Amino acid sequence: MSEDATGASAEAAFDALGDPVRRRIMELLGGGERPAGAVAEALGTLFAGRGGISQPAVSQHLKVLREAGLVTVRAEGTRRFYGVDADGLALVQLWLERFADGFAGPLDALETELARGKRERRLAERPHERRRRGAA
Amino acid sequence: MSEDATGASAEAAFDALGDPVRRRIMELLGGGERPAGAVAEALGTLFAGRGGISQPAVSQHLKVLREAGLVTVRAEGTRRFYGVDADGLALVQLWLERFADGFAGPLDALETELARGKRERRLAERPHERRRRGAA
DNA sequence: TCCTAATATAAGTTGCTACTTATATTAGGA
DNA sequence: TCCTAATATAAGTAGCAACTTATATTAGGA
Repeated sequence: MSEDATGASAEAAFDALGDPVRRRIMELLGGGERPAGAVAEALGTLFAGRGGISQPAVSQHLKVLREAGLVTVRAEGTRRFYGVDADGLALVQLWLERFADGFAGPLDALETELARGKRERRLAERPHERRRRGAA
Repeated sequence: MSEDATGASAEAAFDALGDPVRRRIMELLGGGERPAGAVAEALGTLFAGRGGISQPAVSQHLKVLREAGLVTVRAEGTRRFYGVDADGLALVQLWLERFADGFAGPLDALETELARGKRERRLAERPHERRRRGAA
């Protein structure tokens, strides 16, 4: 399957981008890296009309985007800076390009290439992972 | 508002593409125009594992795709031929291109990854090179 | 060491949406 | 005209996913 350990795939990316709140998050991060708290605050005002949005809700959205490979995280002190992950967006772009001309069929091989590169990178530098007691 | 009379917008397009069944429909139609019945039949077998899918269900999905501007319809007798609407896909492309500013765009990222993957593989195939495999 | 700030997770609720079956519509053939 | 084929719509249901509040985790400062 064209998927790496993060679960990144065109499927996951489209599923994640299917939610309007998450699209707003992506647009925010498109303006540059931001700590989770800033994202939550921005969305709070942005969606003030619809009753606002809580910090946990935003945290959960960020998790979905993370697992879809659409954003990156960088820990700095107690803050976590989120940014756009071009790799995830590339998977979407790739899916769209299949419609450009004759439609060549599944491009699983290419998606595998993306996943591979990402895996290698993760092994090199792992961004501060939260661990639960007794977790291996 | 960047919206035409059909209600087409990047928002509607992403919402529509957020569903895996609809993505399969798009991929099918990418192979060329098909009457609704053929789409329903193809999906029936494709999702046979998950209990199949009914004709009304497919008809409803086609409606969503239509309203999102992602497919076109052409009536011929009692049949309705559905095809990919490039305009709807263009709206998605457009949204993605907003992220191309500042850092390397999706396409550049992809090409970088492809190059990297090939390099990694070359190294892996060298008999004397020791590489750790699949630590995940 | 205790307190606070920043974020993530747990657990439970609810509304939306993708489904179902049943029926309406429409075109063409006998 | 009546019948059938192809598709769309109606109406109702069930499951999931996006929310909520409450709490846990972790880093850093006083």
